[in-house]
Amino acid sequence: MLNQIETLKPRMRKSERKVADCVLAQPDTVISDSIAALAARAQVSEPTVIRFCRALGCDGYQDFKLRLAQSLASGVRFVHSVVAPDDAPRQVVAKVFDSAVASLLRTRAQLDTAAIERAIDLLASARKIEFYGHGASGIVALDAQHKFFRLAVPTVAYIDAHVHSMSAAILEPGDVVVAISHSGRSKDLIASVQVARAAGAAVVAIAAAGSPLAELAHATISPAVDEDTSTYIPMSSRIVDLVIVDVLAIGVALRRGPDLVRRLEKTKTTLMEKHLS
Amino acid sequence: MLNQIETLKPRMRKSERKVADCVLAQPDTVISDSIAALAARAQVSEPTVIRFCRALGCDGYQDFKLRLAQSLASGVRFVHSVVAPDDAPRQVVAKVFDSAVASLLRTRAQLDTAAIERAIDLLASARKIEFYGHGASGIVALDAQHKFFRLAVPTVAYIDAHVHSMSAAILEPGDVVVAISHSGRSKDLIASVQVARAAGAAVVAIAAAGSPLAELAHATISPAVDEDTSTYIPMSSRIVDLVIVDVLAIGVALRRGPDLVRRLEKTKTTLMEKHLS
DNA sequence: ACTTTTTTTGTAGTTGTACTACATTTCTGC
DNA sequence: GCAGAAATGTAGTACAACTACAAAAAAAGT
Repeated sequence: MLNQIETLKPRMRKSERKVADCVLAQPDTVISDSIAALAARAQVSEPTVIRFCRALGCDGYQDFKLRLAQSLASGVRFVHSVVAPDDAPRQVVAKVFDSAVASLLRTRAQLDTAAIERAIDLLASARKIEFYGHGASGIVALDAQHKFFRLAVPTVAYIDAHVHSMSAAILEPGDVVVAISHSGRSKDLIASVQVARAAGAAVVAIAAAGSPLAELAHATISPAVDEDTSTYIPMSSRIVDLVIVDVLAIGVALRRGPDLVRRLEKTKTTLMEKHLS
Repeated sequence: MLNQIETLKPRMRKSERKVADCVLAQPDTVISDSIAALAARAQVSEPTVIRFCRALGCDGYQDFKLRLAQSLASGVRFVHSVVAPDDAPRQVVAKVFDSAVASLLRTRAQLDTAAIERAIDLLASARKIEFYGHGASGIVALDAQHKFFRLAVPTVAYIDAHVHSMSAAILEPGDVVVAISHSGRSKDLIASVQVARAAGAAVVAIAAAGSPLAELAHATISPAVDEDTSTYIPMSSRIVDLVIVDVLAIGVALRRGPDLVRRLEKTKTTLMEKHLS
């Protein structure tokens, strides 16, 4: 939220910017202020404050205050959440954790529950599940495989374009492909998904909304991540993807019912032997 | 906040309890409701709603809404955050995300900054970095490798006990092993770490505090995760591990300075070619 | 350089919301 | 069953949020 204000500030008019400065200077104070109080502090008129709220995409002042309060509560305080070269380790920790938390909360707020439900339906009744992804999304695919195979579903993960294109060709109706690509624009992935669809398989995408991959899928789940494609490495994105996979896995697990729980217990005890007491 | 309402509910009067039920049932809706709307839904009069707010120690309805909004944003919203078999998809989403966020915030609060700094020191000056982990932690190891190799450091990840025990034997002083095990009790991993230490390599552990693995390492970073070893699959644990790896990677990147940033830009443009416009 | 048009900002007024004082109802103890 | 106390609702008030409009400032055109 504070980031958003910072971002939109240059596009604002002079007097609205005064309001923005006031909010950024002492966000905590603002959430208990009335319009009049904030207007006085920013030395502008009351409607200007309202216009400022509207410029941020809020319904009005109340809505603005609510959103601000929420964003402050999550501890995500840094206006520039991008790490700077001269940050102390303590700050780096805070910023990285905060940006992960912020991405998660944002995604939770705007996640398409209907799509989740559709995806769970498909996965729960799948004969076989294949996860495709490259690079960072490849890790997510591996993680998903690791989670789903415990649910006693035949599952594989492919992170190689040639391999998944071949595998996609021999899919059959009843099989499900989960295609993971943060941008949703990976050429190789899209090609394999098209092959999979032609073979009659269902497709679940974890990809940016409106992307080519999203359009191709029977159910698309889109993580909400910052636009600032950071100079460093995509990070929060994978975290969100992983949690989405968690949701799907648990959703499927719940469908499978109690006998699955028993089976999970069994894998757990087997694992114990690999550990020290 | 919701917990507080739950706690205070028995001490409330009958009609105030109706309001409490309404708030607990759909907290999200309430934050955008007016007094009149909430009163109508709870089938009580408007002053009753205000009395309800006062009973919770709030100044009034606005204050109540603000606090509620904050507590909802900060994560752990469900009184029992463990997923139940009869949860609706919407609830599953909320609970899974919430538990991830809660784990992250908890870890951020109690992370050992000194250990982080020591780990970054070791990694930044490493000649070669090897990541070891099994199962879910194996995914974390792969992810770490994927992140660190972009920092132009010779890096590998091993998720096989035989392989990493062999590799550990041929390490030299100046090399760094990052051992990832959530419990910190994996026999195979501990064995390889001992071999690595004998060979003169430095060891960074991402493991539970006080565990055997933690004792063996030069720097140990411990995630804070729920004790409730869920019936289902370990989930939040990996998320926290991944974010810790993010912190380490960024810490190292910052040490490396601006020439690294240029190199990262290069990998980015190369990747573009694999994508659709 | 002056006028016209557009944009930006403030003023005054309206609506609706939160809150208060008081009346009515409901419960409890004698 | 009645008196007192507690709880709930009704009616009214004050104030906050928002709107319509007008004045001022800036931008564009002549």
